[in-house]
Amino acid sequence: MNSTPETASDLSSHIAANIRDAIIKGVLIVDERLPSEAELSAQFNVSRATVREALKRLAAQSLIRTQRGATGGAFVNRISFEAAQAQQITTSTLLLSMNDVSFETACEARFALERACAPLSAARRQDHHLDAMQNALAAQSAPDLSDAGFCAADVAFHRALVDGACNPVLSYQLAGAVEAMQPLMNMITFTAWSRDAIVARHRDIATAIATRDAGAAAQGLTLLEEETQALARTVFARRSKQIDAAR
Amino acid sequence: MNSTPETASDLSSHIAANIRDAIIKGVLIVDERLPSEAELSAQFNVSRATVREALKRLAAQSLIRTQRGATGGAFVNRISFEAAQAQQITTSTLLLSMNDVSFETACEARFALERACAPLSAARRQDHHLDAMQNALAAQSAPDLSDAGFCAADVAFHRALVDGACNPVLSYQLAGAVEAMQPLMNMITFTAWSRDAIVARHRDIATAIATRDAGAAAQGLTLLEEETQALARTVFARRSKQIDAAR
DNA sequence: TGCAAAATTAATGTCAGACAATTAAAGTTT
DNA sequence: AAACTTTAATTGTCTGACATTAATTTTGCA
Repeated sequence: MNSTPETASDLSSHIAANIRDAIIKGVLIVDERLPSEAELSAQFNVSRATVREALKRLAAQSLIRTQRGATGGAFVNRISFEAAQAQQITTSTLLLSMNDVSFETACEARFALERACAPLSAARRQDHHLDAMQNALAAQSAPDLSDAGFCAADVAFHRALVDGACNPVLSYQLAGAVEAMQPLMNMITFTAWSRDAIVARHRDIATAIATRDAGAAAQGLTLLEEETQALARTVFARRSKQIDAAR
Repeated sequence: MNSTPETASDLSSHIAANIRDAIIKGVLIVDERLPSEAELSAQFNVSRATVREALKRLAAQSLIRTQRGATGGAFVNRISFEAAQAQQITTSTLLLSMNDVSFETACEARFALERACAPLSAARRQDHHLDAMQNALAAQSAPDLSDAGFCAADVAFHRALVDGACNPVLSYQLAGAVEAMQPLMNMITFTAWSRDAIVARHRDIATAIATRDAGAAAQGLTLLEEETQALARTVFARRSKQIDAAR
């Protein structure tokens, strides 16, 4: 029910939690203006500085926006899919990088979720989704592309696949899973051979989506997952062997 | 690459973005202590109040934690799955409630994602996952349960199903999708008949997971989705008819 | 009268300095 | 050696001031 435990004893987090709950419960509705900082400090019986710290906390979560000037103030923000996605990506990325989640686990999650999108994407994809996939494929096939560039194009391909489902909630949820993998993928050095293999799988998947063949798309993703996992295993094994040799 | 556009012209968001990027890029590592507020205010050439607002922004995203006292300060926080989940749930919930996402769209996304977990859950679920599902089932079968209670038990059931996949990344990603549906589900009044139907589907799914039958679990979820969607349609249709009649 | 410029006003943004509260570490006493 | 006291560093909070912004009102002039 309550958003964050927020057992902290400082006043500003307490006030932030208070206002946040009001927004979540619908007591404060979208675009409604909050009382001014001076009024809030009177209401909560704290200084304006403390109120401001609370408001900044809420602003950091995109729950409110502030406007200066005579008719300004803090307003309840309508969270956009875009803003929510950006936040989700940041959080997911840090979550993976800070908690030494294994490549295997993250990869499994990502492909499981993508397979969930495949049938919907095959059914509903528009031409521009196909175009985006083809563009990503073309980018990945460029001969002198850096590993980071290859991964970026990979993300673009998979996001197009997900967006093809034409379900904004799905796109939002998947954004974190797909984007957060990028730093992990960047740890891999892609040989020309492995790039070709990945691009070939991508081509199969793109064709399956284009021909609205849900089964083939799902199968293509499964194969791609297996190859990616195998590739990661060999890369990491080789690397740890080098470390062993060095000591 | 950059977490949030953060085009805002105020100093505190600028400073927050600066530190945030340092954390994301790994310049500041987990548990590292940031300079004190006084030092930061000197570095950025702003007042301590402004630095504090920036730090509160970061704290709101669980990027840092603060400690008082002699050896205190602000420390880079290791984001826990728990904290990340809580944030994701808040964001997802608000996103759905503020952007009048249709029940159909949200429901579709949720079940698509859950079906992605089903095979893994069937393969890996432990006994305690089965127990949790059975407990949720028992709760849902209680005769004098409120609609809200029914929905809460529903969430518990589905989270147990997801957790059965034994993939923390998957659990984290799904938490938002499952929990954020609850307010939408709460808009539905469940008749005794519809409750029975849902519980029956749940029972099938639980059995499928218990017997490690991935196909049956996925099919059970598909049936449950269809019934849930049909139920929502009738409820909303009846409600709008009442509104028509009232005017 | 009509309109542009100026003043007013209400709000957030920033600053400076002070004090309170907390906590670890150093010092002191028994 | 152990218990207590002091000290120092740091965050938390308060106060009051001024800067900046932007809508509104007033004023002045054509």
